Amino acid sequence: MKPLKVRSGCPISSALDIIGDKWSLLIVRDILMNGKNTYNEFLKSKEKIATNVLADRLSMLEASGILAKEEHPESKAKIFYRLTDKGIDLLPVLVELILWSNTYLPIDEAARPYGEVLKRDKDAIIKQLMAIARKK
Amino acid sequence: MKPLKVRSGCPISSALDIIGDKWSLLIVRDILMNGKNTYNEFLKSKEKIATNVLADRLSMLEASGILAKEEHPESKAKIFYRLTDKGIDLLPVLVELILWSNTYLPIDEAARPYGEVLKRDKDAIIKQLMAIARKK
DNA sequence: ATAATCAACTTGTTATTTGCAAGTTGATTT
DNA sequence: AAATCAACTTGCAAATAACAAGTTGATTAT
Repeated sequence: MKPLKVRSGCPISSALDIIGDKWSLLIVRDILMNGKNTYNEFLKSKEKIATNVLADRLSMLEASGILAKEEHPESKAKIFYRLTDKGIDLLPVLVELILWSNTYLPIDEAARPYGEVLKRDKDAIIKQLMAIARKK
Repeated sequence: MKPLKVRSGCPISSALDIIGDKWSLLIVRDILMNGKNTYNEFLKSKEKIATNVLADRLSMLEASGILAKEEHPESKAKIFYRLTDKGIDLLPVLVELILWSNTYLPIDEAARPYGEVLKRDKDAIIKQLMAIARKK
């Protein structure tokens, strides 16, 4: 597989080397905030990721320790993708992206109230979502 | 120019449509945290962005209202790239990326202490850096 | 038990984006 | 007036993404 090129020792640059693309954080979002855990569930998301790109991102995220494959509790045909702590700890990044979008972008109106709630209670909600993610 | 494809109304997805690549946030970083403001200064960064990609990202970031071109105070040959409020408000995203990298990635040792300080005093430091950014 | 379907991929092909080298144009310095 | 600088643009090969189709090992339906 590809050897993940590190461009510099800068923490921001190094983070972007791993999750700096249009798809990786959407997979993390789907697991963390949308209760998805399988290949087909990820495929069904509104953004319509291509199958080969999904397969590639899943293996990249696994290789970098953000998620891990497990056997699915309900079927041997399925694979259960679970976030590691490293993956769960990306939640604050997602939250800041949501807050920024809520302020500056023309997002779904239905999504706005959640952003407002987040704005008021950021730390508590992050804590809560992380606790839920770790239990599952 | 290209018409910025919006994949869905999800706030995370919409944010990634704009800044979800390996370079855009590094330009924001350079302005916000490294005191850079010109094309050549961005080119000199450790990550070695290609000239055509830099030109493309600058025009994308300008088109999406994250930065604005101004005349340079010292020379008519230079262009002064300044972050808008929309750009400055990406700082919390950068900060969370730094914190995540500090915990999980093998970054420059010299950068670690700053991450530790950030961890303790996140909100205050963000406020301070934003104030500085707005003054300039 | 056999066929059809499902889940997770892989493969091939085309379109788009990136990386790299070189060239252009309008200041500015020598 | 010539060389240099700053901000780009252009051309081209290489890498990545999008799209369509095919493969393989479960599972479900007949």
